[in-house]
Amino acid sequence: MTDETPRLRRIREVADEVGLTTRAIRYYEEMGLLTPAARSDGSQRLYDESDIERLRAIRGLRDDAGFSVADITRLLEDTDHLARSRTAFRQAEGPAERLGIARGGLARVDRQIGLLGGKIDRLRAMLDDTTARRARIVALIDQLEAELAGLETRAGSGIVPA
Amino acid sequence: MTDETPRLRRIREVADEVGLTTRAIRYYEEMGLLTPAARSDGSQRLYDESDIERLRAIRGLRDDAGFSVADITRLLEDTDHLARSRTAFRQAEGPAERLGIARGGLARVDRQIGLLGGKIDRLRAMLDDTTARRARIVALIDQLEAELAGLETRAGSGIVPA
DNA sequence: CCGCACCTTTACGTAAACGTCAACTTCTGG
DNA sequence: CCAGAAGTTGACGTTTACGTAAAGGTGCGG
Repeated sequence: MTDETPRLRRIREVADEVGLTTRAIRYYEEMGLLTPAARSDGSQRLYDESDIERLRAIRGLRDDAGFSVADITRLLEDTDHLARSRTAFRQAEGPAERLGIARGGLARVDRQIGLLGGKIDRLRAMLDDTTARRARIVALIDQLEAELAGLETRAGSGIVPA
Repeated sequence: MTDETPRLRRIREVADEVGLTTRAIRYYEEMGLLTPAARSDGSQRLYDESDIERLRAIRGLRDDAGFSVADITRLLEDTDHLARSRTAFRQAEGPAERLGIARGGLARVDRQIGLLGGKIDRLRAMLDDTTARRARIVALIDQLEAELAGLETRAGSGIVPA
């Protein structure tokens, strides 16, 4: 046997590790974003490693990308569909059927890429603007420093090298 | 005189041009994000070109970057501070004072750059993941197409060139 | 088998970001 | 000068994304 000790964790531990509140995790479950790998005999939620990765992804999409939970739901649905596709894929009868599944997956991934790419492009445009402004300020500072150096040299005024 | 015809617009026109609702614009005003350039004799809001640019920026920060209005407030406060700095700058007595103002501006711009850059980096990481997945799918498709071509050639089966 | 921390569901509370009347006032073309 | 379109200030409604309190079950070291 492959040495499997799945290491299931309860919600609190998961929340601390991922950086979410337990409430948020339950909320995401309510919204259909994930289902814990298992439940204990009582009915406590038990999460495995893939659940944790998924939660990390959710957190990233929320905090970094600023996507709404609705957006995230759609993005993950695509990913999930892809995962299920892989299963269906292995059981598909012939190459023709497999090709169809793969092409569907491609379309979904392309949609994700489009969304992310667009967001990045627009952010980069903003960043470029800001960077240009920065350059102008730096130029200004250089000029002022030169001006000051000139004045001080000529006046021999006291410079305190802080 | 320089031929100034400021061309002030009312809220509806502005909303349509920028892609926001009139309510949203009034809301941003309520939140202190902008003040219309003027008011008519009655008390209708009148916006000039710089207001429109500002609203465009706000929309970009909201839609593209996913920043909250609170975040945007802070970012624009920085920009505003910078603008006021320019005025103060022109009236500053000497180069030393000017240098101080410019350096303050630099710090603020750098903060903005940091925020935007961080967001872009994390988005790019996600995009890279997705792109890698896409590549794997494309490879799979190629393989399947080759497989299918082989089968069809050998069987001489009917291909319908849709 | 007991206490205590942790978990469960249920349900109401809330801040943010607007949407949507309502009751007027203001412009503007004819 | 007057009708209809557009604007103004309230003020309450709505959705999203959780927070928080209530009223119990669960799990485990001692």
